[in-house]
Amino acid sequence: MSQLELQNNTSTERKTWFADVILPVPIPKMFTYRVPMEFNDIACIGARVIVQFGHRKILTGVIGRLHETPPAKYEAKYLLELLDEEPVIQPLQINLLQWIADYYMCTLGEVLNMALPSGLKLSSESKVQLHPHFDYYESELDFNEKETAIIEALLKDEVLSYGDISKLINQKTIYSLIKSLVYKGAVLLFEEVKEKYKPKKETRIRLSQALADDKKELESLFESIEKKPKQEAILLHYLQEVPVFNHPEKNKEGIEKSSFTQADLSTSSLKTLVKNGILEEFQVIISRFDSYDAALKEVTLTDIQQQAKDEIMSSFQEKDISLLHGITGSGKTEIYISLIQEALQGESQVLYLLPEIALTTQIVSRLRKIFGDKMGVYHSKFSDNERVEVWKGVLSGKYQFVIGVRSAVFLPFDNLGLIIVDEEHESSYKQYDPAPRYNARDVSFVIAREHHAKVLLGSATPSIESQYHAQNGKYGLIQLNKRYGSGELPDFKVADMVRQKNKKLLKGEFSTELIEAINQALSLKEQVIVFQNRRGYSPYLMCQECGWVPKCENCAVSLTYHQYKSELRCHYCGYKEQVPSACEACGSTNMKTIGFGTEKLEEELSLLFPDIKVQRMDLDTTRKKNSYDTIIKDFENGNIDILVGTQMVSKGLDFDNVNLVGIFDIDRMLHFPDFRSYERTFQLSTQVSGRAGRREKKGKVIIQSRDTEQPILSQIITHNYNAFYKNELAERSLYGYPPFTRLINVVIKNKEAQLAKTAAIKLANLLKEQLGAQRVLGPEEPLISRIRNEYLMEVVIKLERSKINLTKVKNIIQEMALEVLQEKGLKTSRIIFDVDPY
DNA sequence: AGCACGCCGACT
DNA sequence: GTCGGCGTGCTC
Repeated sequence: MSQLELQNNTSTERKTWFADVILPVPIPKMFTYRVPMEFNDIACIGARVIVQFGHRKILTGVIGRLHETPPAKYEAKYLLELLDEEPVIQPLQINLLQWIADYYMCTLGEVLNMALPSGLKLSSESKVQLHPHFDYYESELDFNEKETAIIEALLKDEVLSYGDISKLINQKTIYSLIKSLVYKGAVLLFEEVKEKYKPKKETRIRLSQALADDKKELESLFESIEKKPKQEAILLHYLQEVPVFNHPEKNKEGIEKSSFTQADLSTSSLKTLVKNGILEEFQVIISRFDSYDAALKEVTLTDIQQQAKDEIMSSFQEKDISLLHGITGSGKTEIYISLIQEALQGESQVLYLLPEIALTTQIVSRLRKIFGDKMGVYHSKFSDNERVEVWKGVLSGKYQFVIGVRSAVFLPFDNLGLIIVDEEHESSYKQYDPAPRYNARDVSFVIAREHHAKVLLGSATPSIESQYHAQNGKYGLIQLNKRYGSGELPDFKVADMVRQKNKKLLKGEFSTELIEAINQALSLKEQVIVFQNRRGYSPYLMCQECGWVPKCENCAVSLTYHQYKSELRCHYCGYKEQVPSACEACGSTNMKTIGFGTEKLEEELSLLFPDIKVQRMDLDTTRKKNSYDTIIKDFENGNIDILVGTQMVSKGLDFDNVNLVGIFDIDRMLHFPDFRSYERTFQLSTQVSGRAGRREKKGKVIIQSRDTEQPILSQIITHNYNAFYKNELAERSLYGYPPFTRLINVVIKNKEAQLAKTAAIKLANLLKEQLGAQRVLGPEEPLISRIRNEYLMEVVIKLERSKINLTKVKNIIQEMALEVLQEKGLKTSRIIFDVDPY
């Protein structure tokens, strides 16, 4: 190095950088670390780092801010490691994460935790190993029994985790024990940090390049190898796949190693050829996803669709959000496709959100044909590694277009032009547990604002709030009232269950109307869908003698009876137990199942129609990765005659041979104690009804109800969204519910019922003082007052939409919660916020 | 959220 | 004594 350079390097004033790091901990702030000199030039916002946090924890975080201000009150630790030279999350996204944390009243760490696919997070675990300079057999130190046990285990296994040791000596707290071993110089503590994401690799084989480049060499090789037929066969197989003689440049890529075994060629001869340097083995990183042709086809829109599209485009001229209200089967998807193509041609990215149950193979493969490899799919049934690949594909620009579920809003886009939120009204866009309790639909508005992108909401049954905003001109509104092709609305019939019961016409819980309709459909070789939004066999078991009902031991709910596994299960905490043979209260064996779940319907239908195939589709039958597709395929192929299911059967599926849909128990949905129960019933009923009669034939829907006169039934039957909307809006206005107010649910949890109650009362009083009593409801015991052995109390905050400084109000609420938690004895409570609950 | 530390009761 | 339970405070 020359004198000058040396001087430059030493005399240049190097700045000391500090990184504010977002860590996946529920503490509402970033943590400041010092950037080591060697990372000064490469540390960037959005890169992952490894840091020491607390005494014995190592965490991965993301740099949220870089600055030069040393913290005043403490000495910042150094970053241990910089994992990325390029951001894994876009700097723009840091703002989004912060917005979500603020709006949904949780911590940045919780948001980050949700946003990053777990494959990009690193796990770390404290491990113990023997000190390299320690020799147990030579040591003169005294070790007690437990210490000896640990040392001997380490001599055998070399590395043990805390959990291993705890199990080994059967003791929960082992820290002091380890500390003494460290002090004695017997063991070392270290942190093992594992990168979870592993690229998928493929082993390939090629000819050594020297041979490929030299025809003569290659020819003489063949001559020399003639006596070894197995090796010769391998070489011939290779030359068959790769024409090295004429195209030596093609040798570089080689062929898959597995192709040799598939062709039944000898593995050991292959090994020999590699060993002798004739062939070479090498590895390449490959995608976990199959590759597809990007056969960008033009979709042809009908005049009506084209008109709707034009309306959307012109509405986007003025408004950032538009609502496409198009009835089921009106061909919204084609409009989406056309809009997506246009956005992609304009070089901007597109995000297409669908609720979990609507993101089916049907829709994905349809879009795949059009968008090919440009399209990424982000789904919860994907593995961690696959999700990381989609994430990286968005970063690298490979995926310009992503179709995904709720969590896809966190993907690292940097240039979105369009976000489509299909089935906008779906409650599954709202995450309920754990934090962040965000609504992907509403988050997409914020993303769009940052990217100057447009949002298109789509629904056949828009949520009351979206329709309201559209009617008020806050969003654009585009109506699509015609069914695609010649499809017509189905015929509806309401079966009067009370009358039927009195006349003893019911078969089980099936009305004659439904039974007859099923019979008729079956005789025409048509398929049937029966909808019941309750999984399991029956919601509970009851002793016929004394009325005893088996309850969950951790939650205040009755246990659902699941017949096929013969167990009672809690749908809240997952607790399971064997079905009791006798009543635990009175000893009677006369236990009866009460109520109907999909499982019981499946059984009853099988009994009523013994010769036909009944299949159930719910959470329990679709847990495995492909089971959902299998059921759908079976149904499409006609191997299933009656499909019984929960709301899973209501979405995104087109079956040509279904003309009858039965809604088994609409009252249960309607009387759910929640201000959205009518809305949800209208939406679900309309959606399932849409499964009936898609082509030439007029479909038929039979709704079983005990109250045939309720007005909502006629709104469903006549498809009268506007009547329903007007009615519902009036109710919401009267009782002060959204869209006229914003709600924040505050849940107070404590292992002790009394403490939960005290804390809740205290908090409610403070809030009433601060916000005005009329804005605070409760505290009340929620419907389910105990979950996982924690007692719950609920306070609801209602805020009118105008003249309220939301940020300020939320700050006050946080402060009051903190105040309650500072009180002696109440510290054990946990306070959870659910903003805009669904 | 973890995790350590300190204080207290229970048990070999 | 020591173990484990619980309450409390802290994490750059």
